[in-house]
Amino acid sequence: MQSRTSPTRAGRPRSAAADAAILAATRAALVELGWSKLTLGDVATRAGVAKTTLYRRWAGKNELVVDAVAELFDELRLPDRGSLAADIEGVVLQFAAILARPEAKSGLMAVVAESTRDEALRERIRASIVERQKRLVLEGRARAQARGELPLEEHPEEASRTADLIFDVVAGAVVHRTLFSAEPADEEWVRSFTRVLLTGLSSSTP
Amino acid sequence: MQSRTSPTRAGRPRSAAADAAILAATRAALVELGWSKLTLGDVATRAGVAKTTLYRRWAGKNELVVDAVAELFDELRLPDRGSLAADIEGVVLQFAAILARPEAKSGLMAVVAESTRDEALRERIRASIVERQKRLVLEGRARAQARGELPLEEHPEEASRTADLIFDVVAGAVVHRTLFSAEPADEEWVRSFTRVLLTGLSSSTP
DNA sequence: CCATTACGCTACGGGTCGTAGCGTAAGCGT
DNA sequence: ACGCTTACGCTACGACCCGTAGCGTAATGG
Repeated sequence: MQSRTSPTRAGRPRSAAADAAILAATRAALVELGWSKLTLGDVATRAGVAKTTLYRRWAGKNELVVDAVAELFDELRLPDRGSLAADIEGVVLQFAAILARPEAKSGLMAVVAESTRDEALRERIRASIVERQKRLVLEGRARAQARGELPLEEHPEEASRTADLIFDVVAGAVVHRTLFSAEPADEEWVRSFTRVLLTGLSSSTP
Repeated sequence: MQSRTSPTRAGRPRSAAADAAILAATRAALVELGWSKLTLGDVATRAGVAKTTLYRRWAGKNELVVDAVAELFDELRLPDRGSLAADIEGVVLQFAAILARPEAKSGLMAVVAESTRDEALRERIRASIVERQKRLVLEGRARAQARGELPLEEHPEEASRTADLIFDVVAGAVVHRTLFSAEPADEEWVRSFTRVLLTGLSSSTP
């Protein structure tokens, strides 16, 4: 008596190759058409599957694009460059490089916009993108604390809040720079940003 | 021989009341329907004008929503609370309050997403929202320098770059907190954020 | 009063949506 | 090997929205 979501169900299994083809086709369509002109019929054609197959796996455009974009951010790695400042610069540059890609820009912003009116979608984004990359902050902090570059927190609850804050500041700054100000988050900018993040505005000299 | 965009042209003038009604109707529709389900026909009905009138003034949904949302951010004021930290907290809380409104969330993010594939739209956003509110950073910095809380910059070019950076950090953090992390930018969060912004991560104790 | 521009209204072809229905393909258990 | 079950491809469909054309009417300025 296996539940209906049992690991091995009866019947023909879903094609894993189709999943990959659909997500890749979605990203390609995002590059060429952008969010608003992207149609599920077009994605299905690009992926070589029927439109109905697509609807059997995803509830709609929103969910599909979340999954397609989430894969992009899994490339992120925290490099060990010897100092907290250098580590931050490294990971921020990677994040900026991903956000510079057109499929990431248009896709991510659009689904976030939709998520403001769709609780389930918001949770999907949080789980598969935001929360998933928060690991980088935790890793970086632990490494810096081991080096003695950051003070050790005694209260784990406050440590968690601080990590969330850092994530919002770092990711938010890159997003705003790239999309709102529409200027590249290049090495020079990242250096300036890292300096402000570590030493604050009140610090005197460059 | 007046140019065709002369201050007083011949013929019936456009109704200013219609403009206001349309923008208000757009915001109301954003609240009730969100971006994706918002239709121009519906906005026209709400505003009590014909759909064709709407198309005579705006090229499409994108431009309309930019103008409707831009008005929201004109409420922002920089309060004089006596210290840089308090000034920042005050303006960030105002910004957070605006971003908490559903019409701001869904509208702003959606047009930013579209702007990644539309140069003219990007410029419209930059001019009527981003660049327009950068005044707050310049005002705050000048005030803080007068108080001696911030060092005076000698090179105006670098001062400009720093102002842009601050704007990206502040606005980006609030946007990310509100929309990506989907948690409120309340007073406690704003205090923590301001402390990090002013003193940096390396500073020891709260 | 006349030229000019804005407005309201109706109607239209074109496109996308999301689903239903059906025949076929691919694994699983006996 | 055979049936059971589920996935897939294909077609067709009503519903909806888009953006525009056309026309008669309303409101200004000279």
